[in-house]
Amino acid sequence: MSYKYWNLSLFVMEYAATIVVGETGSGKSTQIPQYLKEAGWADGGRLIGCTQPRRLAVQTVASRVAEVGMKLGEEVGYTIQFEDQTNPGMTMIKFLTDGVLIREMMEDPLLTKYSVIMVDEAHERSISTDMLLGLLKMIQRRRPELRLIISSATIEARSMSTFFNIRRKNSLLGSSDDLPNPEPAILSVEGKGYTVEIHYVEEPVSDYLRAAVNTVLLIHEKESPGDILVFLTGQDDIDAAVKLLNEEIQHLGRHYLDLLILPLYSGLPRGDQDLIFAPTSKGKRKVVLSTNIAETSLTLEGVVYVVDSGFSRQKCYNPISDIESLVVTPISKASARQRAGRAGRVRPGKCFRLYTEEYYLNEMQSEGIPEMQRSNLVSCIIQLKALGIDNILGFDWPASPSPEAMIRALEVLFSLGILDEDAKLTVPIGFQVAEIPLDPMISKMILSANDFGCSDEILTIASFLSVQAVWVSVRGVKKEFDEAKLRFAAAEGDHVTFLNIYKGFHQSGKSSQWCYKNFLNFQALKKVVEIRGQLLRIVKGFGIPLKSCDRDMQAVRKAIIAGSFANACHLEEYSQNGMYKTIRTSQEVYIHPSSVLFRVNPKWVVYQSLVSTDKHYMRNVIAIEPSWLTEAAPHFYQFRTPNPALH
DNA sequence: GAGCACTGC
Repeated sequence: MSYKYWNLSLFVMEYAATIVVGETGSGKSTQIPQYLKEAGWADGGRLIGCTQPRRLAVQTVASRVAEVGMKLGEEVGYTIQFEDQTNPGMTMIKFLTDGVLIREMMEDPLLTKYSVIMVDEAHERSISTDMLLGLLKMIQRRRPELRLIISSATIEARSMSTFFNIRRKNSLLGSSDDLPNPEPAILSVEGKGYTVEIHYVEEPVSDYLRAAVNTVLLIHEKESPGDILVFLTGQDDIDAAVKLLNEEIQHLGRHYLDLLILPLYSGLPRGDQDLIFAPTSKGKRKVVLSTNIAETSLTLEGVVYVVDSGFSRQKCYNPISDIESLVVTPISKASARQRAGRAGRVRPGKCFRLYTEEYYLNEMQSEGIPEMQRSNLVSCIIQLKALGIDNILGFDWPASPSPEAMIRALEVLFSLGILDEDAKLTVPIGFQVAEIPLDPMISKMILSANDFGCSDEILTIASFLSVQAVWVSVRGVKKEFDEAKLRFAAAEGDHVTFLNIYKGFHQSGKSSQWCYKNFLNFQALKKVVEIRGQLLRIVKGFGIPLKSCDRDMQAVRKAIIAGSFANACHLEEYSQNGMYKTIRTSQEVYIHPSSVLFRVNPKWVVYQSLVSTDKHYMRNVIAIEPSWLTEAAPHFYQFRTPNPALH
């Protein structure tokens, strides 16, 4: 084991919080927990916890630690949703996602089993990481013996340090001799990446797609062997660039046929993603055109050149309209450095930025906006409420969301009957919703299913709503794909269509062949089954029996409305293009082309979520009767300005 | 009329 961290245990002994700054890949996440174990932090049955933002990272880091003499599932273990590889009483080092650790707080609010918790990749500032940081700071006030290690790739560590500085003027903690220093320590560790030479464009480019294609061709012409990774913003960008590149290759001839062009984004079917990880055959050069997925979630070996467009798609939230949208946004310097670092994993590399050095130095933001400040907060707030944190506005957030966003979330939870007038969780609905690991609207739908005698159906629907990419679209067979979809399509809408798919999948004996034939994503359907199992265990715990309504789809739709009544829309009669308006805010919306109700355009619909790009598209849509709205949510619809469309 | 950055419980 490396002694790079020889002084870490001294820091952890002495300071309440230690901030470790070092690039990803410096071995922090594997070495620090082992070092803490040797220093005795797991003695006496205590746990050393280490959180990661992603499931895959939890699994890989845990197995890497297991390689050096500890058994996975015994001394070292991990917990992610659907999988617990720990052994209580035996496990000393536990890796887990930050979301799982927050869930553990519901059972054990002070996380008493842990002596040290390391939060890895804190610079990513995901909602759950930020929530966890706020909660850990709070726990430390009650449990000063708990030690924290915050691991970050950027020097934003300084603001982390301010956040964790818990020195107070009139400390009530008594003598400070046996207590840790409340001011965080900062420790820097060297990354083990190779140097990456940065190149900028001389003049700003007007068309980054064209510029990216030209840069790839130039690299192939002038530079030594090594794969190329290009960062673009989304699937359409990537598909367009693949097409452009292939056209150029045809024109340019022989030498360029050595280029192997591959797209990469999360929606890609499994088999296509595997191609990307296959080693490049001799004499070939791989060119991977990717979304942000290759920035953090996936690591490609063999990349020596990175082409950075300087843009990514980012979530952005408007609390007034309560709409989240995806907007192409300039990336931050931290992101640009992370992208460049992807070129230096196997040997020194080069990064070609499609923006000027002047722009990088003077205009690019140094850090991105934390996700917490770009999101709808309903899930986050219900979890804090369940942990007994009542003063949401006064919570000590690492990055405080706007008061408007917090108030909007409180309003939504109130309208669903999850919070009462004093903004306390209702009994039992509110507490039950908090326990279900889904969007509160979907959780509310599950609980209401009991009233309509259709819990069986609703559990299936809720599970489908939690997986993306139920369908696999294969290029070139659009007709067959559309026909397959029609076989399951239900006149009521997408939710009922999911029931038909689930039934078919079940009858096929959960066959992957059957999925393949029907253009369905086998991995996704397996996940549906898994989620459904977890949900069933939870609702049984509430005393809700599994009950089917057989073919009464009206009951199913009423249960859906009990959660999503706020998403009701009405077709604009005189619109020729399928325009709907939301009842609540008269927002212009359209049925998403992936919906079975696309082009069907029923008069009244309720949608599950909005995908907002250039237009607002409703995803997962169901046809309803307007009278069901007032029935389901009189408080929401009755006292509003009379809407002539309703009568 | 025509589309989905990325995670997670």
